[in-house]
Amino acid sequence: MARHDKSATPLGFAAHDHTACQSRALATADQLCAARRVQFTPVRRRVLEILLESHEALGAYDVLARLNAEGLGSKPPVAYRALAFLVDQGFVHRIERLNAFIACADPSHDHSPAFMICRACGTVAEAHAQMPLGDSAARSGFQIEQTVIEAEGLCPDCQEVRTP
Amino acid sequence: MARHDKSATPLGFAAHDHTACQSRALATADQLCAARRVQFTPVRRRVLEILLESHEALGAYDVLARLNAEGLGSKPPVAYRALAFLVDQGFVHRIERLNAFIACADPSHDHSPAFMICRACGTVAEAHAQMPLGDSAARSGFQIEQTVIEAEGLCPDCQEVRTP
DNA sequence: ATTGATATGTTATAACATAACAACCCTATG
DNA sequence: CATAGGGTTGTTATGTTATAACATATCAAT
Repeated sequence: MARHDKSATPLGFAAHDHTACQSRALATADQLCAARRVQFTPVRRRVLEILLESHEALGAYDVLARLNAEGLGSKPPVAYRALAFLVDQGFVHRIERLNAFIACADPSHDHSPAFMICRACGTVAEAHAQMPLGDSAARSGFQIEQTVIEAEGLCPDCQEVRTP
Repeated sequence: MARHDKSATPLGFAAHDHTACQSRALATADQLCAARRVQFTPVRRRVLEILLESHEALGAYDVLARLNAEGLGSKPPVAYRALAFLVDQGFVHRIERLNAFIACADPSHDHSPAFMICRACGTVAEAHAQMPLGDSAARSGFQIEQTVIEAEGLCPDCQEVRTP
């Protein structure tokens, strides 16, 4: 459980208006759910809000603990189902490396995301990446459906401190 | 010293002399362990042999079951420690997407691997990839230490089965 | 023979994830 | 109205992946 309320948390590792960042994402989710005729229920909305609080990835059980504290559900399937819905709708991404979830930086476009994960502070920034395996895939005839791209390292802030 | 008789097709999706593939990998591991003065113990060697049997990724508990059947250890830490050693030495890669492990296609060079995972047959091919986040990282000042690149899709063989 | 380094064995538990079924809440239609 | 069906949530139980912590073994060097 990570209580983190700092606005120094960057989007692309840059300071930004996080409140705007949150409300924009929520509004987009509202619109998209309406357009797609899927239900943006209280549990689902709350899970997205929780993930939007910071740019760190949260584990399903972290999310569940928050839901539980608010009386919205206490058993793993509740959290996993909401997360699965949000991932399906493209509002949340799963970070394989961390077995954790993070709110999408831009749910309005369908995209194949890439991430930079700071191993010191846990911040995860979403980025755009080239298809790194296009060549190999083309040569071998492999048909790519989805590519996980997750870089791990140190964000600008954390490089300043010595971290062995 | 590059004894690469490599076709354009990544190992794993192409027919090849797998016996040679295995013994080459084992011989390389032997040499590197000797050179590095680390112990290539029976458990470690056997785990590598097990992973070398196919180009599919095995979970730690799959490996453990094999070890157990051969009287080489029955508790999770035995498998996880051997796997950690092999990963450290670069003889084995972890596939994050699958929470599983696969023998390295070419342990003789230090490399940052990328993978193509067939969702139908489970074959995993190792490939070379460009640094897909170099631009984003440079712009944001993120210092990349390691990048996970894992494409999922259909290998050439498994595409043929589809008849729509 | 003792020490120290390295590896393995074992217990216990943490952390992540899902199958299966019951209950609830709409709303569309008879 | 009622009631049937779809979608969502609640709950139980369990499956899967991973590690902390401590005990034992092995062996080389003092």
